[in-house]
Amino acid sequence: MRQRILDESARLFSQDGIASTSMRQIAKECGIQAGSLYYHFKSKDEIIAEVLELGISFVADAVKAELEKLDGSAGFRELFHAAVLAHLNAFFLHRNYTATHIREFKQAPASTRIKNIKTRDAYEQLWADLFAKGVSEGVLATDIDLRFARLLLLSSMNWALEWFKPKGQRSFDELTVTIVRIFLDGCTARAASTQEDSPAAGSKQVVHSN
Amino acid sequence: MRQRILDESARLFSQDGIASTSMRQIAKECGIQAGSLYYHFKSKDEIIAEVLELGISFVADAVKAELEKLDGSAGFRELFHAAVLAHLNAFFLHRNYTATHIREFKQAPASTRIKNIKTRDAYEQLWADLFAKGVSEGVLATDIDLRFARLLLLSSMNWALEWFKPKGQRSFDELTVTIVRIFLDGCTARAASTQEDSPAAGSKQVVHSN
DNA sequence: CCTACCGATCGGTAGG
DNA sequence: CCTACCGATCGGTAGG
Repeated sequence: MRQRILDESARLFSQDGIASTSMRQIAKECGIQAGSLYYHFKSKDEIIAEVLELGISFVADAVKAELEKLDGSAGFRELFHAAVLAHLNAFFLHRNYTATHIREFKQAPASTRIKNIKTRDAYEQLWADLFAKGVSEGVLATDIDLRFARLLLLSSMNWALEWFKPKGQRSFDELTVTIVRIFLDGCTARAASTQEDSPAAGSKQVVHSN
Repeated sequence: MRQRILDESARLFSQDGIASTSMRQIAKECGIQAGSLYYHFKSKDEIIAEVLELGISFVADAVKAELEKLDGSAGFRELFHAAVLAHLNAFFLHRNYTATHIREFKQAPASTRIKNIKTRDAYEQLWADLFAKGVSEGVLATDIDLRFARLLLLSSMNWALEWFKPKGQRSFDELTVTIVRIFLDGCTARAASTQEDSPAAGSKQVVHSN
């Protein structure tokens, strides 16, 4: 029942917002009485805190696992592609949790945010490390503010939940290809482009700009 | 007083969320009694609707005016740079309104959203037209899903309010240069790059990838 | 623009 | 996990 409460809460939070979701609504969706929620959780804030934490850790864990699976042999482009795909997949798989985290974090009670900050920072650091690898491999430009670049990338991936309607695994691959292409190579047309919309792994993508 | 009510509402909405902001808080910030708000507005929803509408129209009007000022002589790169800068400037100048629009739109009462949709669609169309111009000039690639590209660009600009701390006009110019650079040319290092972090106009930026 | 008030709903608790 | 309830606060209104 505890898991059920979290799932229904995440769904309602992402749909109506934390403040507009009452304990009575959560209870109703779970098929129990409002007072019974306090047998499983001390307070509404405790539910909020747990949903927020899962919203970031689902994604962070998935991306971390994917990178560790590839590390060693893989180059920056392959790792980058895999990280974007893993982020988007986990993001939409646990949509109710991640949407709550993205939309409601700033307005959540301060006490519930504290527990999240460590997880958030660690996840940002994972991307910072990846970008650093891109620089040391000579793939990423050094005359760009890579902190800006990192935040712009994460912003655009996270905000995708407002407009992206996934239709099967293929659509994730396509979105990933587009994001990787734009972020690394830009939208500008090139003479004699040999760009290919290749499969998920994407690591064989032709680098046509140097 | 009407304007004052809107300003304080936008500030509280963007800070705490619409649902967590009570009419009594708004009244207190305006230095009047709660009941007096209903002399100026029929309901809370009417305040919400007006704040949301201003949140999008401030930006749309600014970008539209900037493009019309330049149109005729200007090429795509110059227009694109000017549009991004105008968007960011207006976005942060009216931060309380735009942040409310971005963060709260989906959770606002359905009746308050209807009035916004036309303004939103028109603004999206403005960018779609600009991108079409980029294609017809041969600047933008045709093998990228430009709808994705457009939404990713707007996502990353809008989400900048979560992390970008403007420090004077110069910081807007820098962010604009970074966004334009990444979006058009990507983050990849190029052999013999001659990239310049040039001033606001930016239209003389060297295209070094073809 | 204020005073005084309405019914509804909120998060949470005692006792079982 | 339920019943019955608490004080606080909500959006909104009547009458001035």
